[in-house]
Amino acid sequence: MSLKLAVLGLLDVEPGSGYALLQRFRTSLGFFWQTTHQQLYKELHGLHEEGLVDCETVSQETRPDKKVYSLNARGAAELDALLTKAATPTKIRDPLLVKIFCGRRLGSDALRAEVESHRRKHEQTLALYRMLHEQIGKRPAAVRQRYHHPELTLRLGIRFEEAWLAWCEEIGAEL
Amino acid sequence: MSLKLAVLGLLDVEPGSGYALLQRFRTSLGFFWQTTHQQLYKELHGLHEEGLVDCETVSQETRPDKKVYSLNARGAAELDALLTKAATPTKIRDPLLVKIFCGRRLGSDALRAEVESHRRKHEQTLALYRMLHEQIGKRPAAVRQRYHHPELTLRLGIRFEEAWLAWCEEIGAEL
DNA sequence: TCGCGCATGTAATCCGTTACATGATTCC
DNA sequence: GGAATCATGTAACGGATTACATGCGCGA
Repeated sequence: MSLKLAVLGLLDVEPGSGYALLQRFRTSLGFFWQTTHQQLYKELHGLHEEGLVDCETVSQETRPDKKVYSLNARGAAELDALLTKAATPTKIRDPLLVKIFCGRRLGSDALRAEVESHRRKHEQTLALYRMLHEQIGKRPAAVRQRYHHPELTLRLGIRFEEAWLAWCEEIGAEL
Repeated sequence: MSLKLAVLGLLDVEPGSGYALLQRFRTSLGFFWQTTHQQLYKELHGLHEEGLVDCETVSQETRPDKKVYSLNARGAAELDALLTKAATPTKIRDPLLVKIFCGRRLGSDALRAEVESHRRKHEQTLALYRMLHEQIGKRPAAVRQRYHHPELTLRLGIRFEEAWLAWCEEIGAEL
């Protein structure tokens, strides 16, 4: 259900083609949710069939035709309905935890190496998030206002990556 | 793939029926991964068909018959193979983030209420994890040694819940 | 000429969730 | 009498992943 919400939410901000939506997704919601172009296109077909979005085919000269989707009144109502339904917290669901949990059989060296590799990835992600966060901070207040909600999610992302990093360092030293 | 790893890992520690495995799962790996009895039973059937686990039907007098599964040599080899393959980090994937991201339409009051409700749940989860962690700390060193890997995962759980809590408090105050 | 970006899709498979189903025993 | 525990499953559906597929234009 969250992908549906995500797509409606993106269209609420601005109409766009599947391709364009995917670009926006990757650099925003995509940090915390994931999808592929296949799934996105399917979702858009579904939303169109349900009558929640309008679709207009736009011919382009030097580029392939594109289908520009936009939120209509029914879609906006559906978005509001989805936003009203309470979300339940989910589990971490990171395969690394399952591995470590079952890691008795694996030697300390192998575990340490894997933890170190994760540490590096989380370090990179943290750097990226911090950079994005700084960039938002530099914008004029009016623009910042528009990015307020995304910025809130980014802050959780930062806290999580910090938690990952600290944990990787702690247990890497211990293994 | 992680459920397969989880089941093999649980059987590596001790054989058991699907029902027994589910109990153990719920109070250990289940904090970070989730499953249902349906999925577990299906996985066990699959593993048995693949020849990775042995299965013995045990009749009981006052209880229904049960099937006790145990890891065999091929299963142990498969477990080692899975443990060797690198795990890639995953996204947070919590629906609350998608909601907040798209939350412009929802009023501050509704958002604040939802964040507060999540805060309470994470508070409870944190309390539970801390209690479990303390209990492990009280055990004699020999026992603690056996729970070392699970304990490492629990520590990440604690850090995550702390991050959630701090974030909920921060943005709750701001909304 | 090779690869990248634009733009869209089908198909197969797997994983996860929800609903439905049974039936004995034990405890309140 | 009713609920919880033990113990196992089938079926339907939906969401996610992976592979396969097409075709033009542009820059190195």
